[in-house]
Amino acid sequence: MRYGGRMTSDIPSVWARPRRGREQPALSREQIVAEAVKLLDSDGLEALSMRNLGKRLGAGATSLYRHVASKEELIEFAIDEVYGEVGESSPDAEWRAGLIISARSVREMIKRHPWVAAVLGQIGLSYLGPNVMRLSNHMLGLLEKAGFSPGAAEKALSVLLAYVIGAGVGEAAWLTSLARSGLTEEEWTERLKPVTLAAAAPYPRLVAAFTAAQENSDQDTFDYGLEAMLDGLAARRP
Amino acid sequence: MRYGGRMTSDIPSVWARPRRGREQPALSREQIVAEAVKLLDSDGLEALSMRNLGKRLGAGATSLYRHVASKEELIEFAIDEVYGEVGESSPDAEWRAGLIISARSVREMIKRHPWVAAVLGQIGLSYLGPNVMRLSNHMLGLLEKAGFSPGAAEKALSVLLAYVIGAGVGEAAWLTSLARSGLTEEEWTERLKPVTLAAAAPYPRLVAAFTAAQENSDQDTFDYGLEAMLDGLAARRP
DNA sequence: GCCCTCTTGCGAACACTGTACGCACGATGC
DNA sequence: GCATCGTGCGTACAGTGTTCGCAAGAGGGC
Repeated sequence: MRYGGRMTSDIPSVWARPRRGREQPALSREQIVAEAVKLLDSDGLEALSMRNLGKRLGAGATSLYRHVASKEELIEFAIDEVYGEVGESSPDAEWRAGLIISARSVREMIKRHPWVAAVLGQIGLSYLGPNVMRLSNHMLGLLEKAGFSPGAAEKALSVLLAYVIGAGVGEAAWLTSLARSGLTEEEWTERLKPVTLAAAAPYPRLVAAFTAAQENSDQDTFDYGLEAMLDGLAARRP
Repeated sequence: MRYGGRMTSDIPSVWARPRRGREQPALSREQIVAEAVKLLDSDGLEALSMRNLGKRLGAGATSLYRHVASKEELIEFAIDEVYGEVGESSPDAEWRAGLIISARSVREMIKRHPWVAAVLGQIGLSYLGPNVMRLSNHMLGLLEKAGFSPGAAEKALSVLLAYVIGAGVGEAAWLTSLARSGLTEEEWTERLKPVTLAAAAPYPRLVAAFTAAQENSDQDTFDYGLEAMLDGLAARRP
């Protein structure tokens, strides 16, 4: 006996008939994308399957295809969705402070949604999404305010985003390995330390650097590189 | 009738018995990894399946598991394999010139193997591979030669690699979309132009910047950001 | 009331995936 | 000659993305 099937003539009662159709809110793309983001956040990239997602929405897997052309397209939507969380500085902020706010905000977003970093290299053309466009426009405005010509500002923006995304990829890889380990951050760090030192053993300089760098926090390192990059860019204004 | 099976008692002839065992070179991990890289390069990440790879090696899919614990481990090996292609400057090179050589060499490597960029965010702990260690050691040496303390050099290295990898992710995404389109680079660029401008249409500044930036070459943009980052780092030496 | 079209959900099916298991076989050590 | 080991692989299982066709409700025209 299977429950929840179509059962047109199974049991002749309204109460047995599943409520469907317009009686309750139907599936919508927004709803699907939002649930996909939730699933990706909690269970990671490999847990995102159409059947799985459908189950969460109380729908069949293939129903999703009415609102989304493919899983890849769904991921593209999800990427833009989380880009929507990235904050902007007030439009009259000083250029450098404004860029720092946006860059940090992208980093925070990636830390909340580590799967984006993993997926950005696989999905071409993710920069076309409306939220990415909005963010690009905002940061370009700040760069032009700093004195860059439109063409130079675009170049500076690519370079800045490359740094932010590269840092995000590194942190995402770490967070993914941490999540899969099932341990706390301290336990995982502790367990990894001897492995790292063993791998670095042939190179004494590497061992020394890793040991010395243990108290570098990720946030500090990110800001360090961000400031360095901004200094370099500032010096290149006409 | 199935050919290639075990057929112990099928046909009583030496010629029908498949030549196996030590008569011909057996599978080895090196061979498997090398073939995986070739497959990834030519057909992309989604074409890498154990059955597919086995076929290329004249072996069954499950045979590979004698030499590699899982597909994920295979990819980790493949990552380190391509890091092995990254060149080093001569050890007595000037620090800045040496770092530029390594950074460009990583970029070239990613352009030859775009799938690495897509996979770096998914595979935690890829930095443990011997070739990555060798590269890190080399670049750390250059940074220490520049005057950084071990701890600061490690920070500078993370930051530098973040930029290089972020740039690589962007280029890999582009190359992947290009390969999937099946078009030439010119055709694909031309076909994408109106789409990009349409997506940017709500933001006149974005349209202007994209238009002005059309002759920015990827190599120039990469070098621009690399020099900016190195300037910023150089200014931070003690 | 009726019919006709359009949209939406979905069960079944297809080709494929990663991988566990156990058997068969050649090579090797005693 | 015999036991043991390493290796290849056929089979099987649970799962994947996606296509197809059917069912059913919604809305429009009369």
